[in-house]
Amino acid sequence: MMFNKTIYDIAKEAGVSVSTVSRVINNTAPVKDITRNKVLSYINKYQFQPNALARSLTKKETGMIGIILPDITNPFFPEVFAGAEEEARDKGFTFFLCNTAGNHGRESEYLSLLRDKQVDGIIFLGGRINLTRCSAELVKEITDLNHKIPIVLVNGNLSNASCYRVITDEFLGAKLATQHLIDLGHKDIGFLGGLDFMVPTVQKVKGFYQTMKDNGLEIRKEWTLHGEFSIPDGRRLMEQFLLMKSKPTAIFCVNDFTAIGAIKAVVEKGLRIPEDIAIIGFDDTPLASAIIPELTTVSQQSQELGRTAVEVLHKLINKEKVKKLTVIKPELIVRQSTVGKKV
Amino acid sequence: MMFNKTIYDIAKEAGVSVSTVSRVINNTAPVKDITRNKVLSYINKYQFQPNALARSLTKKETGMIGIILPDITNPFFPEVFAGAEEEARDKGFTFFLCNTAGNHGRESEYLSLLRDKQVDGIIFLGGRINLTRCSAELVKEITDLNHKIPIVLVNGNLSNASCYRVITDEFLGAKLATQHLIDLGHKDIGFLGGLDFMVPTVQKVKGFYQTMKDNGLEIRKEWTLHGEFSIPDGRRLMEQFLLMKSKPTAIFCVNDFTAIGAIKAVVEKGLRIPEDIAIIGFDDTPLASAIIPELTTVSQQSQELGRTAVEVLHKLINKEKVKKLTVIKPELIVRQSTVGKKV
DNA sequence: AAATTTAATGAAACCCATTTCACTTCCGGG
DNA sequence: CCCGGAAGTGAAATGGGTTTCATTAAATTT
Repeated sequence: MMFNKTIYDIAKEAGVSVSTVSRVINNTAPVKDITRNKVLSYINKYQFQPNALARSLTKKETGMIGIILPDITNPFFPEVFAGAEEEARDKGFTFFLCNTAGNHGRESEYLSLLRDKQVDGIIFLGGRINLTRCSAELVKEITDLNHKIPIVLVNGNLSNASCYRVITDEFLGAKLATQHLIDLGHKDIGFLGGLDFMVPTVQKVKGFYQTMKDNGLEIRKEWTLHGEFSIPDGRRLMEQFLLMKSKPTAIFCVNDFTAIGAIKAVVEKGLRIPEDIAIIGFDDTPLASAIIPELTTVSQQSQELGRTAVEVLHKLINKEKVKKLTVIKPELIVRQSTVGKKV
Repeated sequence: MMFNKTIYDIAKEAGVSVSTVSRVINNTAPVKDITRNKVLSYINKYQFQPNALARSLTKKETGMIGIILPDITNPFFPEVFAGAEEEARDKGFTFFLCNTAGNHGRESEYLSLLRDKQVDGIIFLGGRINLTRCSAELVKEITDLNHKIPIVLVNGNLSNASCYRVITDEFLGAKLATQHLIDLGHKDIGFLGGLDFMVPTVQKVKGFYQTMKDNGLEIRKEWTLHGEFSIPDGRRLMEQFLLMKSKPTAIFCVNDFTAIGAIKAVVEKGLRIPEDIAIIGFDDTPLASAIIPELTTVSQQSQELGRTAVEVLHKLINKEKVKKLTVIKPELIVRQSTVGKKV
């Protein structure tokens, strides 16, 4: 089998210097047409591709960016990734996908690995950066690394790390969701799911309470039930709601997963959605439109989030000026689980 | 800010040669304890990490593997990826994720890119390798590349490319699904979805027909409706079934997406699942257990598929002997959409 | 005690590109 | 016809490691 040729081989065969070959490839200086064609013919003959490692080594840029996320099997993240990739492709970047599978320790491992691989930048989603009180260690780790590599935090807290961030306005999203329920006539609204030490939960609860207050409605703390962000926990918590003597007529779920769990609990109990209980989710994952009834939810604009993160990162890499904080506006997606008919 | 140190800096500060530092880092030759400690202390002091590009350049291995897949937002693929990553982590590999977003042209682009980046191996899923008649071009492209880089095809056809392959036995899966329906007493079974020029479709139809025949049941070709692999197409095709004067009592759907679309159509029509119509899917994506009724389906063992692909690739990279073809056994997952109660 | 190994280390080559610097030609302007 | 600048090219340095080869010091063998 023919082995990989190097630029030296091409140069020798074409009877020119390596610099000339390099110039032909990168169009970095004028080369006589005759020379260029001769070189090109050998490049084509051998299907020569310059070794990206060697190039990166000298150019000090790799065209690789790392993306760290907590769970690729949670459909929210592939959406973000898809958006990010769409944007990155045009700009000539490739992604290392680092899935921590919920394991916080791996965040540090991957951070270190990415540094080692000399990525041009890092996009960091979820995980520890979502804790309301993130460890000083992590802040230090990220800050230190950020002195060497541009980092963009997506939907992360960690404001004290003074990283660049792209976030969806979950507070606003929660307001949209709550107001929607209120506009439909609901006065007794519960909040379901989400760990209370995670920023996404806290922000939503805040927006929820705020909107209730703004509408002069009573906030009943016993109607805020926390838990994991999973389907089983959504179901479990909904069952708790259903056991209450006095129960809400609408439930605002921290995400689509819990909302689906909640729907299951309601349906099993033989109650109707939304007639007996209205349910609203958050994220607008593909699941939301797959379930029956289709789920009213708040779109985080996940693809947009990914695209924007890459945009910001790209500017950072080019040392252009960017805002420290970019906020994406969420959007209410009304479906059957609150209004009962297809919209 | 402190700039990235090189192995030369460490050597100079520690008063030894670069070779010695390299030996300390890689444990590739004995080094006196005193020397080692001195070197290590400087490595720690500066948090020195050797530049992976430089290392890869000489060692001719990068620890990177590329994975090309057609649609990361289709929940099947993240599952495969998660399995692959789990296995790859231990072995010290990192992934380039190349999402072609259904765009066949990008497959070639990414193939070329990955070669350029000097990945140690490539895992290729879906897309053009799933066409019943894949272009001679692609075969040539893959074959050529495969002479330089190990490639593993997952669930791909392309047997004529003489690549190493890992596949789920979709034929067997289809038999399991069909037999399940037959065992439940169904005699009138339809097949829904999937493009008829894609291998996953063809294999399933084959298994379906075979099982019907083996059970002495009639195969009615007009009950095999083809289309995309999407939710909307599932719904559309199911609506067609529902309009027939004589219609099946059970539907075998090409994948979970179409099954969900089918369920929607059935529910909208006011029919019950599985009492009026039983539905079975394929893939066992997370969607399957999210939907109501929960979907009976055939698990492709997606995580296992990913893990195995990496295993095979790893052996290829190490030039160990591997079977050309590894077959993963699918598994029937019985849920509510065929038997009507939680299992 | 002499002859061999083995341990421990450094110098230099190598991996494969890019880029600076220097040099030769060729061109148009004065 | 001479001069300055652009075109066109090559030699060599550079990037940051690994590895071979050579050398010396220490440990074994005989």
